[in-house]
Amino acid sequence: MTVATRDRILDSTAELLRRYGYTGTGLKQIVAEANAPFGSIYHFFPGGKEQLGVETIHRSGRMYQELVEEVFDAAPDVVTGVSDCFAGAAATLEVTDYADACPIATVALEVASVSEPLRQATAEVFESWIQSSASRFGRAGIAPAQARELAIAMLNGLEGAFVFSRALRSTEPLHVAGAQAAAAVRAALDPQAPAATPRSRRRARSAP
Amino acid sequence: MTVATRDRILDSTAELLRRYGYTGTGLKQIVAEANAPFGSIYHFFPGGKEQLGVETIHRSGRMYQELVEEVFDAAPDVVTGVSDCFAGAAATLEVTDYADACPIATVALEVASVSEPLRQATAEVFESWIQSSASRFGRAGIAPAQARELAIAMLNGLEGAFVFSRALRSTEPLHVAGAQAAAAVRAALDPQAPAATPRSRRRARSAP
DNA sequence: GTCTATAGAAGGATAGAC
DNA sequence: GTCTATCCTTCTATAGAC
Repeated sequence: MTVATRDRILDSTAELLRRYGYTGTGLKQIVAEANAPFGSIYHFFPGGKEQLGVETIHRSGRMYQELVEEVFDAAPDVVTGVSDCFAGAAATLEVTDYADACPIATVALEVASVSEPLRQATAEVFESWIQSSASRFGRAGIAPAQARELAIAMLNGLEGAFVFSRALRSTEPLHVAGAQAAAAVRAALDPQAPAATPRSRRRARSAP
Repeated sequence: MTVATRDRILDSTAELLRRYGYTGTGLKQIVAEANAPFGSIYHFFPGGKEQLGVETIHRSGRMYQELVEEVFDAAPDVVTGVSDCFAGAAATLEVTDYADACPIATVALEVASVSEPLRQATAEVFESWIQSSASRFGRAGIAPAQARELAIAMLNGLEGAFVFSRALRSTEPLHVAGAQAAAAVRAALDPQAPAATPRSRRRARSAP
C-alpha cells in the first residue's frame, strides 16, 4: 500500500472540487476516482460531504500556499516573485486546458450563502494567503498597512483573472493581472513614483 | 397579468444563479420562486436547464452592464466613475448580507469545464463588459491597447474582490480593488506619473 | 398554454456482512 | 477497516389531462 485510502479520497476530492465545484462533485464520483469503496467516505469523514469539503479546502489551501511561496521565494526579488507566480498560474491553466485555476474559488462562491462551516473554511484559507503575501511585502520594506493592501490587490487580481481566463479560455487576463501586480509592488518600493499605489491616493488627488 | 410567466422564470433564475450557482439551483426551486407551474420551464425553454441558463446569463450580463454603465456615466469623470461603481458594488453586497455580488461569476467557474454552451455565454458577457469599460477609458483619452488592459485589470479586481468579500464577509477587498482601479486610471490619464501602469512597464524596468 | 403526475437517473446517507 | 447493497430524497425531464 503506497497511499492511505483517506489521503486518496482527499486528493481526488481536491481535484474534483477545483474543476467542478462543490455541488458539481458527487461522492460516488470521488470514491471512483480515488479507487476507494463508498463506505470509506463515512468511515473517515463521519460528517459526510460537508466535513470532507472543509478538510479538503484547508488542505488544498495550504498546499497551494506552499506552492506559491516556493515560487515566490525562489525569485531574486519580490517584483520578480510576483511575476513568476502569475506566469506559473497561467502556464498551469494552459497545460490543463483551462481547468486548474484556484483550488477553492469555485467552492467559495458556491457555499458563501449556503454553508457556514464551508464558508468559514474558505475564509480562513484566504486570510492565510493574504497574510503570507503581506508578510513577504513587509519583509521587502513595505509598511504593514500598505503591504496588506498590496497583498489583497494582488490576490484580487489573481482570483478575478482566474474567473475571466477560464471563461474566455485565454491567459490574457492573467498576464494583465500579473503585470499590474508587479507594477504595484515596484511602485510601492520606489519612493520616486508612488502616484498609482493605493496608499498614496490622497497625495495624488490634486491631479485631474 | 403584470409580468409574463417567461419573464418571471428568467428573473427568479437570475437571482438564484447569482446566489447559489448553476448546480446549486434546482428547476423546482426556480418555478416555486417564480410562482409558475413546472411544465412552463419546458414550454418556454425546450432546451431545459441549459437553455434557461444560457438565456439567463445573457440577460443578467446585459442588465448588470447597463446598471454599471449608468453609475459610471453619471460621474463627472472616469476616475470618479470607477470609484462609484466599486462603492455601489460594496453597498449592494452589504445590504444583501454578502449574497449579491457578480450575477454570473459563480456559474462561470462552475460550468467552465462542464458545458460549452454555458461557458460560451459567460465568455460573451465578460467580453462585452471588457469592451464597454475599455471604450469609456478610450473616450477619456487613453489609447485603445492600454484602455483594454485597464478594463481587464479593473474587472479582474472587481471579480476577485467579489470572491474574497463573499468568503470573508468583508468589503475590505472591494475597497482595495476600487482604490487600485481608480489609481490605475488616474495614472493612465496623468503623463507625469505613468510608472505604475501596466503599459509603461518596460520604461520603469530600470528601477529596483 | 396551463398545470399535474410521474418516470428514470443521480444525489447523499446508512446498515451490516465480511 | 473494507466493501456492498440499499434507502430515501432530489434532480431533470417527459407525458398527458384539462
